[in-house]
Amino acid sequence: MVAVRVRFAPSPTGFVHIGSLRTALYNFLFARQHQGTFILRIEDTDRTRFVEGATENMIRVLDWAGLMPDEGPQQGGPFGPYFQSERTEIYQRFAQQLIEQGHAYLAFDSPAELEEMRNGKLAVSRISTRYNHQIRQSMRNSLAMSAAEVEQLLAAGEPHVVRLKMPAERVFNVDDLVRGQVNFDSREIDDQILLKSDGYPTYHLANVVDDHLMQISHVIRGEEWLSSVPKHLFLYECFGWTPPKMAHLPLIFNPDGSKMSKRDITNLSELPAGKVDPDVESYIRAGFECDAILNAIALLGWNPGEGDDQQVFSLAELISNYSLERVNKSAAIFDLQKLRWLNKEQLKKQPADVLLNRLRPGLEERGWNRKPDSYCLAVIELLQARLGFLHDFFTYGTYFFEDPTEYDDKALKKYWKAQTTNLVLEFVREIDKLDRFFAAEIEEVLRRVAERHQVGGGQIIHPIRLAVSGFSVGPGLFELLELLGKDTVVKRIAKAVEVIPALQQQ
RNA sequence: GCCCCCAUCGUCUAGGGGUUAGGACACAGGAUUUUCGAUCCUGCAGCAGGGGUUCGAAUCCCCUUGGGGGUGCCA
Repeated sequence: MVAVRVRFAPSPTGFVHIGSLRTALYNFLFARQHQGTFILRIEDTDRTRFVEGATENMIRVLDWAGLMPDEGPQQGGPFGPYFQSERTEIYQRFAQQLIEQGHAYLAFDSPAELEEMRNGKLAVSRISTRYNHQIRQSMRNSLAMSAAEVEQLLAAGEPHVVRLKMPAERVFNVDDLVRGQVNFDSREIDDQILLKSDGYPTYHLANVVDDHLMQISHVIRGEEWLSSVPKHLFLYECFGWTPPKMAHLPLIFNPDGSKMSKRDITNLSELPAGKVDPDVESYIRAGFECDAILNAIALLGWNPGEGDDQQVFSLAELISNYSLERVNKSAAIFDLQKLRWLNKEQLKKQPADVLLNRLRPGLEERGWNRKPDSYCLAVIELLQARLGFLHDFFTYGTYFFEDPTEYDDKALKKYWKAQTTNLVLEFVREIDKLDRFFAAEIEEVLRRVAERHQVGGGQIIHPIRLAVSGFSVGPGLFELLELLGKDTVVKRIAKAVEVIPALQQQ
């Protein structure tokens, strides 16, 4: 059996697209699963689209996601360099070979001439707007011109490209791992440029050459590449190489079915209707858990299968459960709601001490680190199930570290009635006498006071919650009071009793 | 235009000749006489349309429709 070697081959054109990350993930999972090698190759052959720092961006995101390449620009490897821009002589050599074999030719057509051809101004082009077998004889290339003419243009330094001479009557067939048999008629395919006039290769040449040289066993990439498969297949054939297995992944779209575009988005919290941010780093910045993002995109086009309803996966679980055979064919829509839910679920799975360590910088920043770890851990345990994001800790949990400075307006109106002050004061007097300030004892006191006054527990519970936390929602009241401690509770209630009736006058 | 791909609840999907078409998110309702942004329970909601094949089709075939990709000296 052939060793599994897969590559993630992004073009460094700026930000990291959510779809790119999924492609990287699927490649990574496949590699890990087959004890294979995961390779990062930077496809930076378009100098006009070069973006400073884009590669570093890419590497940083992969690193953050835990999708570390086994071979790549950073870690090196036996098949480097892993930047295509550093491999131009290799591509030129193979392009030359193709020319010598008669599978490729030189073309001198200017952009304007190509434009004219596509606009159908040339007689022949009424048949086709492609640069193909029907039209190449009427263009300015080494197939249509005499050797002398070509020599002359070359000597004059005329800019030219190398084109693949696509056969006229052929059917190319691929057995795609996700799509099954797909056929392409070579007549529909143009004479692809392999080498641009600046000497750099196009994707097609570089891709085929590198995949072969780097001994890639499986090409797992987005569906946008499916149409170029016949060109690639023909190249493999010309070189006499065995093509790798191929798998074309379904695309990921906006909720409205449009392409996810960075242009649509300014802010993750104010998304235009039907749009979603394609930039992975926006989600990182918003505080989404790495596991949640990977989990969410893993499920976009893949599922564990019949009889398996698991939704929440760690990266390790993805590795053991994933299979390329279970990747589906239809495009998926990115669902922010599900990401949010997964984020919560992933947060719930984390041990409290792990979260505490992640929270430390924020605790220090706020001076909340005066509290002992045991206290912080207890707060985390109380809050954990309610956190949408880890950073919610600093808003939902403020009152565990600071006295409330304001009280929720709606709760204030809803829960603080005329007789509340008396009930609350009586409750304070009673708990003040407690020697053991634990949830059970506190509850006992509260129930007693409520019974004495013939009111439901809620009549006291809600006002107390409001008084000590300022919020109307939160963890169970008695655990909360226990953790806060008697002194703090008594102090806060005393203050609330002073402040709240006054607030209500307003 | 041409080529290619795709089509099950709003969304992600299971199911691939006989199922009350299953699950998850979201949404709605209920429970928790202690809140909800927690938890549990229930509900809502789907095989794009039309033809075939078959005793029987969501499932196989064809057409239509819809969506998407490609058609670049972009990747």
